[in-house]
Amino acid sequence: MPEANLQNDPPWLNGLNPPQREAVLTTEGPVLLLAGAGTGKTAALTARMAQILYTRLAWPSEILAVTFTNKAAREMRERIGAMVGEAVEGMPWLGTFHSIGAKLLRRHAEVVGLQSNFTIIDTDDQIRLLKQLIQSEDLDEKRFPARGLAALLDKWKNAGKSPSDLDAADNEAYANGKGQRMYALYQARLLALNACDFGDLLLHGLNLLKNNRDILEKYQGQFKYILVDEYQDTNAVQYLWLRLLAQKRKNICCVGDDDQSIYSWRGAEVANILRFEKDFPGAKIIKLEQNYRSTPHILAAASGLIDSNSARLGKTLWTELDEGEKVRIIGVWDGPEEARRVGEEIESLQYKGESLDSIAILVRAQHQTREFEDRFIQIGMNYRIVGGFRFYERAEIRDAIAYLRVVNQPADDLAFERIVNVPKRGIGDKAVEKIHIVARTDKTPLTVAAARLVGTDELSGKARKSLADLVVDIARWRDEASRMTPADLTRLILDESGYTAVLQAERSVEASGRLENLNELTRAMEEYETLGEFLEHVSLVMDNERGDPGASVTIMTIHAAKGLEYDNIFLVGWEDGIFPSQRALDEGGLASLEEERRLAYVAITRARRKCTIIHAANRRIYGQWTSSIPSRFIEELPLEHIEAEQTMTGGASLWRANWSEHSDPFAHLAAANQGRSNARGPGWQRATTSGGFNPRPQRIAENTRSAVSLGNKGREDLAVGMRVFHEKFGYGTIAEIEGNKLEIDFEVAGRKRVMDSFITIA
DNA sequence: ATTAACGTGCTGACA
DNA sequence: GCACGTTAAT
Repeated sequence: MPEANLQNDPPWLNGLNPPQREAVLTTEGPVLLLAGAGTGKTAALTARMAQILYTRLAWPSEILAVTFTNKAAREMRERIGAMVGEAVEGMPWLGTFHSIGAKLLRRHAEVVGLQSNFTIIDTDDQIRLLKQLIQSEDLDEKRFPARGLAALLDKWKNAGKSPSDLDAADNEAYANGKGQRMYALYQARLLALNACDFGDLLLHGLNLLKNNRDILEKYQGQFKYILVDEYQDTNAVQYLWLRLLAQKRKNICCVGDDDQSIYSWRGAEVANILRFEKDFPGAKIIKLEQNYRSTPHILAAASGLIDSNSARLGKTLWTELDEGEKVRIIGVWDGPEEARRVGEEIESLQYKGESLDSIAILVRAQHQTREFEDRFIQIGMNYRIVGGFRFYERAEIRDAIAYLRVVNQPADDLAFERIVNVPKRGIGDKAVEKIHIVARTDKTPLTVAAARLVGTDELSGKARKSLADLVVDIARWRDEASRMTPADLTRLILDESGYTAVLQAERSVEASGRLENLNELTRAMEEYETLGEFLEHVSLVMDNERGDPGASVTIMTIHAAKGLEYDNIFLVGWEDGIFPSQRALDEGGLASLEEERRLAYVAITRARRKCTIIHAANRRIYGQWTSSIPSRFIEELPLEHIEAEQTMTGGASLWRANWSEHSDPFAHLAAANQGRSNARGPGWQRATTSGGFNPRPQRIAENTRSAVSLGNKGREDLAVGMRVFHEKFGYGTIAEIEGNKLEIDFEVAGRKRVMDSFITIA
């Protein structure tokens, strides 16, 4: 309990513990707030803003508050709104790094050679642009793929490097020393298009401040208080940017947790946390360690796991909550069984009165969501997938937006290319190439070049006619844009371009879905006053906040779950190669493995009351069945806080084998489970003799005792006692054959249960 | 010019 | 397994 006099406390301090209070009341000078998972970080942050606003230390427009995701920004805005009232409406500088960067850049665009209505291009546009550049430089796109170059550009921009800042190694990193040239060409092209990529929003922003004293001083003066969320995720540009802005007043409060740093792949440097004290001498460091979210078992399991990491700042989280349940570990036979099992678990939670909204399934990689989606559709369970296919990434939406971009910004060649023949109007590659030639020689945007080309006889009848029509249409739409709302304009364009007509003519389910999406787009546009405003929203705020039809289970990546919490969490696919990911294991070394471990830590700490971890013995990877071993992270969980369940269908036996050195900690469970039929679902029942699975699931009676009884014929060429070889486990001797499943004593790996299709005769 | 049939490589996540 | 890009055919 806070010892301060409660009666004199302003309301926003209510319920805060002493360190939280300190974080709120220390408004002056640099503050580093080390806030563990679930320690009431957001509560402290919002209270701090309330403190600043209510005590009139600053006006809303004098506070700079940055977050990484739109979700976090929105949440902060809402919570401050609830606390302070309308004042938030006037917090113009609360947002993501990118949105604030864009805002800054639009105000001073001319300084970096842009116009203030510049387009923000997304990754797709970026790749297309790079492909063009690679072609025009006569490079082999196979050897030097655009994606690779894009990754490099991203890396450089995150590091705060402009083309002239590259060193020899950077330059060599692409196409034998063409790195710098390609970067410079790309930037020049972007300026010509009056466009920016995501990295530019930060890099231009940094250069803007660095190279223009007056501008820098203006903002240094304006931002009396600076607040940074998820500081452990800042990269070099963001760091430099903040440091410049905070240099004058030094009222900067950075909140972070080194254990939750999971974005080093995009240039985040945990080191930024560690050097905070050096950059801001006299910085006050406050630790939030009381966890209000998870039960002791969950917290202890997570803490035990993260203990394996080196180089931590070290926090000791504690909680006053009741003990609760242990973290459950479940092994299943394969992916489909995993999905089935999670479905069953969720149904039983529902039966106990839990809402679907309190349940989340966290995956390592986006593609893992599919299996659950399939299953949930089959059993009719409501679900929502966060991230993944975003509304604004759908083809029809991108088409519509491309039209709007051309109207908004004549130099937007990328958008023009996208719509020039959509819907089909007989302007093919040949014609487009001619437009390009004109554009190149005249050094004009494609729209202008197209207009010029129409006046010549270069194009044959049909192409010429339809291009002429398009040019006239665009001019007219551009003219209308000032008189109409963006929504009406969009409807007009979709209509007059023939886009809707084509979809209506199609009469397929997909086509009507697309029309529906376009309707939704125009509906979403109603709240925007100007076209520019809407396009900004589209490029920066990519979540699709679509009306949710009632309670539903949430499926998302662990990354997307950071900052969120749920009563019931299912962590699936905990197998080496999936999580930790193969990439982390192959590349990156220890640092990369530790990042995966932090990711696992984030995953577990999302759970309030129940946390269930699942691993499967077999999984389909790139369409190939592969057997897998439980994630090493499972072994790292402290035994006293977990409870393992085995099923006869496979996973657990593999899992247990890992403990063969120790006394088997699950022996009692195995004994207790002996009489129980754990032959869960028909996952393995789909096994065929050839070793593959039938693509279509079949309904087979449940509760069948084992695979043998189903007549799964195994390979005929194998027999007990034979010496065999397995990719993962090496050489061994067959101890038992059960249909297509084998028990094998491996020479190194010990006894394992594997499928015969992975075995070759030694 | 558009479509159909093949082959390739991948799947890491945010703005 | 699938999305994507390239080639072959109408």
